[in-house]
Amino acid sequence: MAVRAAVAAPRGLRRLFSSFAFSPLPSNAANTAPPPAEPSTNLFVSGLSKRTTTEGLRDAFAKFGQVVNARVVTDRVSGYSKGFGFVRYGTLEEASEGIKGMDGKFLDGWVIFAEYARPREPPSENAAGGPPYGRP
DNA sequence: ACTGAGCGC
Repeated sequence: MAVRAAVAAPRGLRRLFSSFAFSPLPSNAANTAPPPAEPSTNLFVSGLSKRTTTEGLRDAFAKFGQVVNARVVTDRVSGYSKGFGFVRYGTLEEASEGIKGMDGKFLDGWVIFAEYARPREPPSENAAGGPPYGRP
């Protein structure tokens, strides 16, 4: 249950463990991979249930702000949910409230984790709207 | 088959 969710917890729980003031590395450990991303209107939500859909995700986050766009990532071939998704608010304030309101909360029986999403992979000139069919 | 770390077509 909660133990299983704690195992599935990504970097979101690292700030919780920071209460122990553990210092396994010198003070230069903040140069390799910063846990949180830059504040943006895009939210990365992990720990979702397999049964959680885009509507459920939007409805859950709509309580803390107007959700402009929401999407549960599903596998392209199988069509099943991958267990995480993205939520985009209109403003940074709503995004902050969405994180503080939904991070560590329950959704469909699973503890979810909300944080700022990283910028997606840059678009390619080839991928102009579809798969590269007939590319030499 | 969907099993549980993670970043979207």
